[in-house]
Amino acid sequence: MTENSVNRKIIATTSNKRKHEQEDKTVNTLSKQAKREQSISKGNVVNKVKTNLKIEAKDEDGSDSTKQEEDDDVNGFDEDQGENDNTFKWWENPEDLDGEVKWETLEHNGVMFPPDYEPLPSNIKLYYDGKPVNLPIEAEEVAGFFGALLESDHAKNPTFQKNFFEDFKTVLKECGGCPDADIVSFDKCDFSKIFQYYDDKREQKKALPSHEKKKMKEEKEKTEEPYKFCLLNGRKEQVGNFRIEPPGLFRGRGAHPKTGKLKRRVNPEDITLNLGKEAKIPDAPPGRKWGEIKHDNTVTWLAMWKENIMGSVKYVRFSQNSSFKGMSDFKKFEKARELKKHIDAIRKDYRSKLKSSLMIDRQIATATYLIDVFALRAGGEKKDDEADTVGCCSLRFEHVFLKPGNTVIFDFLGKDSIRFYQEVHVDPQVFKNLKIFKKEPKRPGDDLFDRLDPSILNKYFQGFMNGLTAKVFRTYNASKTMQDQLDKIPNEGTINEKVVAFNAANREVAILCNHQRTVPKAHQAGVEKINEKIEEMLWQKIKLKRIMLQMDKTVKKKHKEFFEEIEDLTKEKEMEIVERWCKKEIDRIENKFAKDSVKLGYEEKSMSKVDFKEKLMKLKEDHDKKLSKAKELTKQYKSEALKQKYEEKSTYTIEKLKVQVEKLEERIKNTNLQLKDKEENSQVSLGTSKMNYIDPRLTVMFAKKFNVPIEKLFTRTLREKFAWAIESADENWRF
DNA sequence: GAAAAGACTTAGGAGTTCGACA
DNA sequence: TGTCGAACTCCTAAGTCTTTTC
Repeated sequence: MTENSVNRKIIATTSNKRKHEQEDKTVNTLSKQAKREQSISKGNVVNKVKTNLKIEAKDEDGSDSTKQEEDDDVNGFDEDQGENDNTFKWWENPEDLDGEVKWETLEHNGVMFPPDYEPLPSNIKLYYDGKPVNLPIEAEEVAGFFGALLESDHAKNPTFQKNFFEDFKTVLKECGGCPDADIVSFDKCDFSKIFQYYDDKREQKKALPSHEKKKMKEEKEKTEEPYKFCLLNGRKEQVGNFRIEPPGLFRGRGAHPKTGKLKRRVNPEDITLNLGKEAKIPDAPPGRKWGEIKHDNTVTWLAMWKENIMGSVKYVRFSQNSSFKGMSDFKKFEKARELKKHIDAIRKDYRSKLKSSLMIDRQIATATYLIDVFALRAGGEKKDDEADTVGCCSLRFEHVFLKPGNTVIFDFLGKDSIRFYQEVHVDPQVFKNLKIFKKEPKRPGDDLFDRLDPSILNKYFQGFMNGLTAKVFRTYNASKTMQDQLDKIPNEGTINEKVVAFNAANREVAILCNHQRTVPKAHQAGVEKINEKIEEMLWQKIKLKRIMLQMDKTVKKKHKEFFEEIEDLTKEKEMEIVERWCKKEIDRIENKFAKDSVKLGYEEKSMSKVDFKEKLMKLKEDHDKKLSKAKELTKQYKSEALKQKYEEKSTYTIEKLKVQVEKLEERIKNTNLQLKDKEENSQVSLGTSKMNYIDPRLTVMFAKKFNVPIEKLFTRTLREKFAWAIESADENWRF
């Protein structure tokens, strides 16, 4: 029996017992808040389907089953799937995972189209050569796409500008040209009025009162509801991207040659729907029709269209928490676990082949080493109209530098044009091989692995294990690294400390997989701000201790260590902190006043003049009061710092002050932890590995074993995506 | 057998919401 | 209670791998 089937059997035989135990376990792992979320989300699903998914399913005898469906919902939904629980627990019967046919019946309401273009007000125009011009509406829309992005990095990219302008001119030509000017030069176009218009709109939306925002959100949800769910084999499932992508400018990453090109509007005629043969075909928007209707039950998409930039196909699929995605994840991680049994043999084989007399074998062995040790991607061939990025098989001469001492520097752009830069020590034979692969007549621009492509490599892998491909190595090594890191964590400390330790393990995996993010623009400023905050908290703490001594000098003798740090804060440093604190406080008050004034300005039209005047007066009064209070405090703190004598409030007691000091100490500790996390995570993105590479059962195991609520480790979305793991792994589970 | 098409996963950034803190 | 930054979700580009076509 394979480990895989053992695992399945364990899941199946324990599932009933687990049903009864689940509630107790849930108490341990889910907080009240998370449970509330769960029940709300389940309730919503039932309600939404009851009221909105008005799909008329026909039974085999042709009768209308909609009523029965509704009755089922009312009665608690799908009783065969567990009492009061509408979740389809496919993981309790994971045998039916494979097979050509993916579903028996599939019903859905089609897709949701973006709103039609809303023309600009008549006073907002593109300026050409200094003069406002009237554009045909189709061209105005395209100019608007660019105008809205004017302040972004994209709009400053010459390729983006060039591609946009070419497509803009094409659209102009298609609709008869501009009546006021012959638009031929990008440099003569001034989009600033258009930018200002969209920017104001954004600001106005942001400044809307919260009840307005809530109302808008509710309306949006109402229109989306019919598309959010579908019926798969009679069961409700959530649809993922049911909103058709709106038109806009293509935002290719890195140096993409097509970045900035016009992404055209997708029409119903462009869309192919995939439904069950018996399912009702949803109505196309009035006066329109669908491109094609398919009944292909060997695939899992609900709709597709061809996009005009790269000519590739876009699909509407099931959401991440659907049974399809869950099963697929489960299979992926089981495949990676299967690799455990073969990895020793594979490593032995490729190590021996590193010295093979056949060039192809040497290249296969060396590439496998890089994929296994440095978690490189396979690296398929790219076309000229794509960004120049590489993976293992497509590495070129210039991406690999060899240094004495078997040291190799890899420097290339990987997926999404993310730089992979690593200086590493490699196996001496790998070093020799790389030297051979770079030997003359090869020169920059030439492939390092000139005999290889991913399909050759994957064929080699499949000789060891069915279904083994290059990407399985990444999943295997990521999850294996996580397991090893988690094994090192001692089961002690606070929940926060355990979470920090978990994140550190997660970070190791993210670094292995080279999951980066651009350092946020405000990162350095943020770090400085936190450091200032820590200084201010230390100042407050020392002040409190000094007050304690003012009140009772004898306490110092009893708690010598406790008071040691009060000497650390010099008069000069204290003055510096006080001045900074006071300046920030005054800035804060002034900023708030400015913001509130703008907000009131937006509301002016909706109130009487008297009301407006009254509100403005009140705002000014509040502001003046706060400002004078802040100025008084400034005076007080400065005088305290100068005299090194602090105001004692009548409510102070030694005990109360001690409690305040302890609270500050706790906050300083937490802020220091936060700073450490911020620094270490500034360039590393933990989410991608957590979502795609780390077997979620490892996280569940950690949560249960270390008594950390699962919602500290998985967001709501991840808890839904990995429901199967939360229910099937216990504290002893191992990858 | 190579290239193209098709179907799926993986990925970072933009936009939105949440929660800590003053 | 309001503000601001962090956390989270959404969006869609960019990969991998399989299947189909020529």
